[in-house]
Formats: sequence, structure tokens, C-alpha cells
Amino acid sequence: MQEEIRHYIQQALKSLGLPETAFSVEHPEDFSHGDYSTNVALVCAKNAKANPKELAEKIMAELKNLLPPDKGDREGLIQKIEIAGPGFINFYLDKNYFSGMVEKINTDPENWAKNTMLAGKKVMVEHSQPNPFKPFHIGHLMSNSIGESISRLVEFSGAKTIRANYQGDVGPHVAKAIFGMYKAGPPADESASPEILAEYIGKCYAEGSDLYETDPTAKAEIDALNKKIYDRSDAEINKIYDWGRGVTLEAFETLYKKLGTKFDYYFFESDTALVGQKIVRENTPAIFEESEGAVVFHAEAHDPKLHTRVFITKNNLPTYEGKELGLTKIKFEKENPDLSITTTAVEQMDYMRVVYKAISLLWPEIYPRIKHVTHGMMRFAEGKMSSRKGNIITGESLLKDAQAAVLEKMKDREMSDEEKNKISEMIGVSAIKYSILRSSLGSDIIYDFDRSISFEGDSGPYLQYTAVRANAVLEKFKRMQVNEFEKNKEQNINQDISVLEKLLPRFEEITQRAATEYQPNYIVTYLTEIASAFNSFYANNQIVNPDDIKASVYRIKITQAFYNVMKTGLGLLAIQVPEKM
RNA sequence: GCCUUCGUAGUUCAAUGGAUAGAACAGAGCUCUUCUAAGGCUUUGAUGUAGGUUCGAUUCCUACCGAAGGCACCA
Repeated sequence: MQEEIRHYIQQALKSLGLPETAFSVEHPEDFSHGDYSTNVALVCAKNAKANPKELAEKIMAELKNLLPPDKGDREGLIQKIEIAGPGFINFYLDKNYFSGMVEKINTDPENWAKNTMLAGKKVMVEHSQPNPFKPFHIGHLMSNSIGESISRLVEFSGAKTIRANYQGDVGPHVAKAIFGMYKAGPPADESASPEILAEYIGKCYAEGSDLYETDPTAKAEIDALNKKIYDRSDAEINKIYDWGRGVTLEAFETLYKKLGTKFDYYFFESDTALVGQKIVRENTPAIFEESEGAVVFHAEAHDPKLHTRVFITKNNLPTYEGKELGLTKIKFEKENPDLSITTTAVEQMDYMRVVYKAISLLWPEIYPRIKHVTHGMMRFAEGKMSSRKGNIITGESLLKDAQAAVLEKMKDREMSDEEKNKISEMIGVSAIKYSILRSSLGSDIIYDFDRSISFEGDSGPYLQYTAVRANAVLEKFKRMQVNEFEKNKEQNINQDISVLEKLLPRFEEITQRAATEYQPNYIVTYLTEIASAFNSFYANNQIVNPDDIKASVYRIKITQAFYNVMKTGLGLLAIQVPEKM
């Protein structure tokens, strides 16, 4: 519809002999300003130095000429055009448009809003990136939620999506953790669950980190350990290493399952290190340069805003930068995606730019196909969270606390314990995901436990609750067993178009925008808006009324459409909808 | 010092250069003989400062103030 209106405006400009210009066709904030609005007259007036209102009159007259008369067909769905304010042209759509959209949504609920922007394209999305030997903390939860949602958004746009996880299983942090394990001794119970063992390893890591910074002897030992881990020269260390790596990875897997993520690829730094190192060596001194025993890249020589970074250390070990080159090569060799998205926290933005600059010189054909999406950091009101200092909240504990809070709230519900358990987990996950996805990418999220598991107001549970309510109404209607004849009868009852009906068709535009800009928060904002509209609708109408079948059928169709959009929308956020709660 | 990002109600977040800056929480007050009150309704309250561009600026530009991140062997 938006495109159709745009098309008509372009035609009108042409027949008026006005030059082509960029203009917007958007939804006005206030429904009294119509369903779509264009600023075309304001823009043209600027260029032509004319009076915007007079120009708007001319364009409107021309538009009315162009639009075919209302014969009940699609073009006739623009019911009214008006000029308002400084020269906006507002379009009012016919009631038939909205009831038609409700039909359309209910006919093919899973596909109606999909678009083909990325049809035939292969998109790889890399996210989560927790490191074995370190805890999976709420920062990883953030990357996971955002990455998974972006994956689903690009999939919704027709792309074949490949989810990748890149994990640092070698590097100084591993040496610190293993050193800490030597110091602390073996875990109390070696047969405990991976979650508990991972927690033990996390504590050892914090201990090792601390010693690395405070104790020079420990530092030297850890550096030596690090080298042994890289070249796997010590059988005993290898054994501890393999055990720790396996345990932490297993613990991550449990979390992914709860969060609704499934990876197609697991890349490890132990795989990318050698590849990256080789690339850097082969391109020295063409691109890289030896300096103080290390191999560096002087990015500032190519862009004054960038700086020099080390790609291979003087100990001949590749840094993150060097490994990232290896990863890029491996990704493109394995899958050759049309687009490779990497999501990380903003703190990695500056050096990722340096890495990308190096990639642009190494492989100019790959450079346009990689994209770095950054999100803000999860932070406490008091300051930065750090797994080195040990003041972190693990994903595991947050999920557990959230679930416990939900269970407390559900204690009077009549359900089996098994059912309660399953539902409370879904709600807990949704509360956390919502608190992450509600704000736009880029800015930091101030972490507040109570808020992150909030069930009131704008929240994940609010959306789920609203969907559950709608579902209850739909079930009630089913029990009434209204016959097909009644259902298909003309329902054009004399009622104003509800806000809900007006909002539902917009889902199509929202998903496109969210996918284009990699911003799941547009979906969150929109779903919250329609949930609020549905709750008002629900409070002001008895949707299913056995004494008024005709009105019930009409309202149930809207309810069904709402439920479908909500379910699909939450799906894009990787949030599940329980049947009851 | 240089580079990047960001300053919106008491708090946490919205707002593709557009019309009266939206929500939620907190505060005040209503609301369950009706389909789940995790709800609905009413109400108080905000664009860091100073300029500039524009018919129109929270949005773009400049300066200042403030916050966060980065700036050589961590990721």
C-alpha cells in the first residue's frame, strides 16, 4: 500500500511537470491525520520556492484524477485525501482495506508479512561468542538475544541463514583459568553437572587473572602455560584443557537450548589461529610490518582515524586481530556467504575497524560482504562488569532467578508441576530477552535485576500474557461451535475501525525496517503497541458474546489476526508463546 | 591528548528532518456478578548548554559541559 501511494504521487508529479524528488510516505502518529501521510508538497515547495499549501492543492487534485473510482477493487481502497498542517497530504484508507488485511493475515498467518529483500541470499550471523573456561555472563546473553533475533529477521526476509558461534578456546584467558585450577585443586565433585563445574572453572579463571596482575612469578608461569596450550606439548595440561573445554561447552549448550538458539557452525580460535598467522606472515611486509618483534598493521596509514594494532605478538602468537583474519578466510571458504554479520559489544568497534581495513586490502572482494553490528554493554549502575574481577552475573543464574520469580507468581495456578516448570522457563526467558531487545542497539543497558525480570507494564510477560488472553478468547469461541455459514456471512457490522485493525497491517513494514537496519527493538516497540491496543479492545468489548454471533465473528477475526501477528512477532525475537500462564 | 558512541519526565527506554516529543516504572485516584486484574481507565512530569542550517530540528553542523568505550602484544 505504501508503495502504491508512492507510485501515484510520482505519477502526479510527472503530469504536473514537477521534478522528481525524495519524499516520504509514512504513518502519521495521530490516526486523525489519516493512515498514510506524505510531505511531498513541502519538499517540492522548497525546491520550487512555491507556497506549500497551494502546491499541495495541485498535487491532491492530480492524485484524485489518477486514482480510479471506487469499484471495490484494490485501487479504490483510498477513501479520502486531505491537506493538513503546513502542507501534508493525508490519505485515508477504506474500511475494506483493513478487513481485507485481517482476512489476509488469517489465511496465511506464518507467511503473509514475509518479504523477499534477501531472497536467494546466504547470510551468516555470528553471535554469542562465549569463551570456554570463562563464564557465560549476561553480556553473552545480550549478544545471543540480539544475534538470534537478527538471524530470524534476515530469515524472514528470505535469506538462507547460517548461525555461527566463534569461541576463544586458546589464549591467555585459558592459561589463567588452568593456572587457577592448579592453585584451587580439583572441583569438589567431578561428576557434578556441567553448570556447576563451569562455575568452578569460572572462579579459577578469576583467581588466575588476579594473580596474573598482582604476582610477577604467577604471570611468568601463566605465559609459559599459554605457549604450552597453543602447541599442546604437555600431556597433563592437555588433559585438563580438554576436560575444561568440554565441560564449559556443554554448559553453554544447555543455555542455547533454553534460549532457542541452534548453531550451524562452531568456530574456535584454536582453528583460526594458525590460518590467521599464516595470512599475516604471507602479507608481511606488503601489508603488515614487523615492529619491536611483533607483527603490526599501521591502519592509520590508510585512514587517519584508525590506529596501529598488533596481529602477531613477539612470542609468535596471533592476537584476536590475527585470528579474526583466519576466521574470515575460513567462513568464506566454507560457506561463501553473500553477507557475513558479526555481532559484538561496542567496545570492540575500534579495533574491528582496523581488522576490516586489513581485510579490505587483503581481499577487496570479501570486504563489501562483511558487516559488524555492535550492541551496547550490559553494565551495573556502579560500573563495568568483569569476569576477571568475578563481579558478574552468569546467564545461568539470571535465568534461574527469573524462573523462580515466575514460579512464585504462578503458585496458585492450577497446573501440574511439570507444566509450571515449562511455562515459567518460557516466561523467564521472555522477560530477560525483552529487557535486552527493547532498546536500540548501540547504547548501553543499565542492568537492573528487578527490571530485567519485570512482569508488569512493558515486558516480555506482558506480551505473552496478552497473547494467552487472546488465545483463551479464541478457545471460547471454538467451544461455541458457530457454523461455517455464520462465520462466512457478511460481517460488515456498523462499527468504527479499531486501533488494533489499523495497526496489524503495519507489521509488514516494521519487519522490513527491522531487518534492514538490524534493529530488533522496532519489533519490540510494535508488539508492545499492538498488545496495548488489544488489551484496550479486550477491556472495552466482550469479544465473544453468545447472544450476538454476528459481532462475535467480526471481533474474533480481529482477535485471531492479533494472535497470529503477536505469535510471529515474538517468534522473531525468539520468544515462545505459552497456551496458558 | 587523539578517535568513536551517547546525553530526552524522578527512573528505565521510544520517536525513518515533520503535525500536540510517545510508553513503562515510581507517585495520586478509579476499576474484577463479564473471555486470565501479569489487565484496563484518569492524572502529575522531559529534549545538557550556546549558536547555526531549514518553512520546520530530539534528529543535521559547530563549540562547550557531562558520561561510556578505544588508542601495541587481552578478547
